[in-house]
Amino acid sequence: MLDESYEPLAIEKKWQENWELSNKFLPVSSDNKFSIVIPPPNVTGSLHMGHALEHSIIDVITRVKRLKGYEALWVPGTDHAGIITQLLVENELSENGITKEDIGRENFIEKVWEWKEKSGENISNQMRKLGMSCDWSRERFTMDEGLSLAVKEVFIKLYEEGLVYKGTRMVNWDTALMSAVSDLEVTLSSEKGKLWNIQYKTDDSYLTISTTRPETLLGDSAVAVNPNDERYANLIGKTAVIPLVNREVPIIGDEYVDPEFGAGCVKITPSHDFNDYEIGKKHDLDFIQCINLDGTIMDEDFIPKKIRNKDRFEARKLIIQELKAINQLESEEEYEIQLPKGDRSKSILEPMITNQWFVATEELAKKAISAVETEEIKFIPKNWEKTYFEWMYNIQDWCISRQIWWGHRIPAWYDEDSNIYVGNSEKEIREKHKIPDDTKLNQDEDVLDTWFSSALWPFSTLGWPDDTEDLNSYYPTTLLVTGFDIIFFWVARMIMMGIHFQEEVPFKDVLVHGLVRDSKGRKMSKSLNNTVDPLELSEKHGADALRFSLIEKASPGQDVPFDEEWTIAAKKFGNKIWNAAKFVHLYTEDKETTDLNSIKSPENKWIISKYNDVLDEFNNLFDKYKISDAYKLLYNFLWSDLFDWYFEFSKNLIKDEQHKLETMSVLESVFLNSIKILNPAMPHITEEVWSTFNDELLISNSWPEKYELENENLDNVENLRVIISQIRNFKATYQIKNNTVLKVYSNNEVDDWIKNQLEVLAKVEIQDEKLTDIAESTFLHFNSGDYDFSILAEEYIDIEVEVNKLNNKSKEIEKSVEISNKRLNNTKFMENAKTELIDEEKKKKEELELELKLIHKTLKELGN
RNA sequence: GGGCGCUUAGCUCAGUCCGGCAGAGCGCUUCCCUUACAAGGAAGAAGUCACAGGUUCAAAUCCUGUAGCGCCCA
Repeated sequence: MLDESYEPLAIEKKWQENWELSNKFLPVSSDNKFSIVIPPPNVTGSLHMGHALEHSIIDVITRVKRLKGYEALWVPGTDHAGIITQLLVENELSENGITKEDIGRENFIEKVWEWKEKSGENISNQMRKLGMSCDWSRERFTMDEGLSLAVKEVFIKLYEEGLVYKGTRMVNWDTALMSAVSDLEVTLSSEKGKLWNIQYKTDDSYLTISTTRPETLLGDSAVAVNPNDERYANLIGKTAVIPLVNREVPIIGDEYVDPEFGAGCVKITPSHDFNDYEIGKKHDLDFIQCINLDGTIMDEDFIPKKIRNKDRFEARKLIIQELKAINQLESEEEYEIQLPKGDRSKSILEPMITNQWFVATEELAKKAISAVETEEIKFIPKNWEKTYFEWMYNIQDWCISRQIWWGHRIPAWYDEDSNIYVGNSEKEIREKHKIPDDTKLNQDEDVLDTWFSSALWPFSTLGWPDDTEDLNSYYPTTLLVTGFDIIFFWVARMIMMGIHFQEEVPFKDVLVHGLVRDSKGRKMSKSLNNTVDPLELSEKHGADALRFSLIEKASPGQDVPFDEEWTIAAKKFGNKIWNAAKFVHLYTEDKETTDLNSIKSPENKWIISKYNDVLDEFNNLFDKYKISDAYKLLYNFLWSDLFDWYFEFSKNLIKDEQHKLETMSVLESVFLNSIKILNPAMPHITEEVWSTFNDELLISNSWPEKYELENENLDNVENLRVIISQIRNFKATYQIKNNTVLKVYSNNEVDDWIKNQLEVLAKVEIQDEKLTDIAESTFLHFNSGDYDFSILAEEYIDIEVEVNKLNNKSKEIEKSVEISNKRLNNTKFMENAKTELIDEEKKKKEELELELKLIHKTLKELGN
């Protein structure tokens, strides 16, 4: 039996342990497969609301598929988050005054692994607390042996195919991390800066160039103007002298220069600016580096001594001072600049020409584009395809090398002549290339971008490069659930790698969810102090409540402005379920099994028919990934149709020996089948409730089927509901005490069941006398469909108020009738509209007119 | 500059693909501790569907444009 009150925490822990220990999250063999991989959270993280949303969506889908008899697999895991994890461990070391260089690469990696063993389980444990039904036995980590093998294999193959190459390019360089970062890991931040106008000497006078980064003039190798700019046309081909370094450089013409920017004349620094880099290559300019990898100015003879070794921003100040001193700073103005910052370090990035590894993406992207074009992969909602295409059509080669220690070390070795050998190990390379032992080989110091390993996730987690059973059974995966913010980072790259290495897409559907925001729609951030901790919420209100509140609110692709009120409301829903279960137990004691296919009473047929409709519609919505709509539908069915209406009906039916048995069966059956549908969203409470009715676990049960029910008209129950509401409304309007029993007359014969329900639920007493027997009185009517009940008006009401009310209502109905008439008299409507629509319109009009007639009759009887 | 999204009840959002009298939850008002549930029940009020045109018998929904807000890419 169930406890008196609903206490989520105790039951949640119990079932989480039970499910996991009894291996309920493992796939159970079936011809229908459903597989999904988790977007791996980073191993240093802790669960935030975005995860809670994403995981709730994944879990509800996985659990539904499991109940529907699919062989359902959800693979969990984390990624190694190269940069963040390295920084984290470095910081721990630095508390003891140790740097990673002090202990060396191998020992440092050892430390990181120690940290991982100690704290890397954080996210997984948090997921368990929210009841996520992942197959923990298949949990993966991107640095695992198997996944590392996959990374190596992919790198080597791509290299052999010429799709991975090493090249000297301009990349985004993080001077704090001392590493390259990918284009995608750059955030442009708009900030207040300055625009300096500096005079460069030409043959006979001075030329004003505008720049936001004066310190880079040390590396200038040209000055550029727009060739169409008449002001400067005559200067092209001449030279200018860079101040402070006194270098004579050409003045070139290039369309790239915006004549509107500053003075319309810019300096070109090919070694420290992306645009200038392109111009430098185009015009064959000198590439002069003036900034070190750590962001300090180089210690070179051509640079004024004062400025050498200074930080780039310190150098900027000095250069401005110097320019002022020699009178070549014309002016400075306020200017809004776009600063590129590293996503991880938040430091200002420096474009830097370095030697890096790249993935050539063009070829890979082509197939990945076509997979989405042909709808082999579908985005939901569909419009995210555009974002995907937009990026894929303009894709750049992907810089995958990182100058850090924690990650997959690049499997490339160099001999003393800088020849590159790529392979699984030094030994293998020596054998393959017949390199003698006395030739020294050094492995590349760099590691691969974390996203490189994440891109392999859908197949590396299933055991590839081994030809495993899992890979054969579960690849391609069915679905990917993820946020739109990583479509570029991750989804696109998985598609490219999946197609290339498995010759099959990694997943068929991509369900894109929005961002969880605060209740005012602002992004959650630590600086705004508006973050919500899902674990805290779950401890306060229960994991079921948190899950349900997120699922209920998340429409595909839409942001979710979260409010704790929702979770509180969802907990109340859990409480309602709890009490409903108690009710069902109370009313179904001594139940005997009945054949549910031969139900007789209309109320029972009605709830079964409603249930069937809800199940159909739920399945329909769910298949379209309208999960939130599906659960809202179930919520309303449970609370309103089942608990409010049917439970009340059933009380009366059970009192009657004739209907008792069938009603007990219907009550229990419909309740338990509804609980099944709710289970994937609120697994714990439904399992607990289920366990008080059944010995077998709900999680291993199966998805409900529709009841067999002859297709018959159940309008009479609906009409009964309308009449009950009308009478309750009447009582409320005239403030007649609820327990006052109204005397009600009917002109027609009333079925016993109607009489019974109406008398109890509306607190009335149906009189044996017929209306016609009581002449000369004023009546009020309650009517719906074929039913027409009346009361003696003067016994209960203020006639004037009622007349007003009826007049207003009559006007409203007249308006509706008018609209109907207009339509039905409109020949074009009659010609164009579907016949069903016309019939519907006619029926509606008839009903309205009948109602109107009754109102007029009542008004007449009331003396108007 | 290019692209995408949003604007519907006091609040948060469905509904728009595929046109047919405007929906939900929360909040609000009134009444009720009636034997599952006051974490509850009953009843109720509440909307120029951002704006302006157009198409149509019929537009929140389709088309064109405008405004405000937000996001992504350069």
